[in-house]
Amino acid sequence: MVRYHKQTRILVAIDCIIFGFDGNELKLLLVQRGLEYEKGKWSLMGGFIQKNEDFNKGSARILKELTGLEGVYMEQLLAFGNVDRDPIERTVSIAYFALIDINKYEKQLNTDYHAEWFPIHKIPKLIFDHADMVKMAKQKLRYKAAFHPIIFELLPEKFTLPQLQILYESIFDTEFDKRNFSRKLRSTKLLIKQKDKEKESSKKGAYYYKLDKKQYATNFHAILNLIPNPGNIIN
Amino acid sequence: MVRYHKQTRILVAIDCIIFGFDGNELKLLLVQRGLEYEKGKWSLMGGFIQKNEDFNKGSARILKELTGLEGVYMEQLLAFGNVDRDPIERTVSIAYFALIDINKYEKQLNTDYHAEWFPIHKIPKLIFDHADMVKMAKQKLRYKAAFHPIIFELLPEKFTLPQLQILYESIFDTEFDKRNFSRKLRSTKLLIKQKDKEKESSKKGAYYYKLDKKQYATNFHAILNLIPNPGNIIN
DNA sequence: CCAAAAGTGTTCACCTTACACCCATGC
DNA sequence: GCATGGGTGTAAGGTGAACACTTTTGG
Repeated sequence: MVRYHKQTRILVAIDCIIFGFDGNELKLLLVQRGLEYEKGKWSLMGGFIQKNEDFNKGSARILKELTGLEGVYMEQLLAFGNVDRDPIERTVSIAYFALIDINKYEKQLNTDYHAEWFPIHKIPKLIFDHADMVKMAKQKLRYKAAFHPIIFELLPEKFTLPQLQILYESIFDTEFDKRNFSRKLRSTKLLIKQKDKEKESSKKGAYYYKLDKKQYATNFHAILNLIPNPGNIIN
Repeated sequence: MVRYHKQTRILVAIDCIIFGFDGNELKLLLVQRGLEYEKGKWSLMGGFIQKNEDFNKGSARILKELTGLEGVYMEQLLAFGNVDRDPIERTVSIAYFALIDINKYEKQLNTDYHAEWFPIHKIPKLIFDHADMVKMAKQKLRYKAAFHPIIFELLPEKFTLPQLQILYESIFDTEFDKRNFSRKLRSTKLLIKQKDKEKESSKKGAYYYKLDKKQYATNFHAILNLIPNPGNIIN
């Protein structure tokens, strides 16, 4: 096979920023680094791209290996290429972000893997440039969530409007008027009201909703307007 | 120096999707590939990342080498990593997109380099996955342009409202009402009306405007609303 | 009966759109 | 004087934000 001569070949890694929601708070999934150097420090889920593996395959493999999760929503964030980002050897990293419903995988994670959920405001010190990655991922999540119904990837099958609002508030670090929020959400036609209520967190109980998956699929790229005054909130 | 063992090292390239505007039409800058295999075919500006070069340095160097351009607005688009995207040897490519004012560099380009501008609707067949890159770049340009004043990067120092409108229409493949368009633009406070007129393209002449650079710098991330019914237009 | 959270409607200001005519000039 | 493109205003409907009270029920 012909090859390009005199060119530098570089390690290519994938790092996954995994956001989760447990009904109360936005969280981030981290692992303790297994490789030498900074071993034991907190890190994003990462791994090297293999010989015959493209990015999608690679990111799915890494997620599976480190967390057991499959079929999760993932999207490429950005490639990070600073020369010294990994002090051991130059490594270019393709950052992916993922959104998952924490409860769905809780047990599996806690028992089989050494991954841990951290509240988004209490992230420990991370290795390399992972803090930059997280920062960018938060920004991108905000941006997308302001215009697209991407957030539903974080929700369990059944959820309440107060939970949904808490999620949005936790992403945008601000508070919304619940009357307007509820009206906006209802007007998207993405939600199907259930007959039963969630009664853990209040005496009156809040109606469960389900996502209308058909509507969601067709409206995934639609531009919604769920956030008041987006210009003030998004960078 | 310690290194990671048993991992695949891969060529990392940068490819630049360069959009330009000449006052009439949105265009794309292409070169004829200089390397063997598909030599002579049309291609984006690309090159391999070098040993001690990060992405920003690399993209700037490649742009400079192939076009002579410097100080151009560039932004990372996405990393492309399909295993067979370069049939010679596996190469991961970090795609960047750039926006430039064609007239500013026209002479330089035509004489010194073998780059050529193609109208966005008349792009020739491109090598590798460059057509995918262009498609994604167009999408991203639309998306950003719908909400942010990024488009001004494509404009000469002095420009007219009709030119600006043509640019937007050429990006969004649609037509806008000039009264509303003009009002929206003026309401952004980004424009400074000049005393002189452009008289090439009409008898009456159209007033020149300049960008208020201070406003532009502070409002670069602001969310504007320049496009009517964005939900119908953007994917 | 009281505390705590859920649920719901209205008004007003502003923004967005649709739409048509006059202006300036070169030929 | 006429053809060509530039420039402007208004009215109507729709959207988005602000705002407060009633309901339910567990204790």
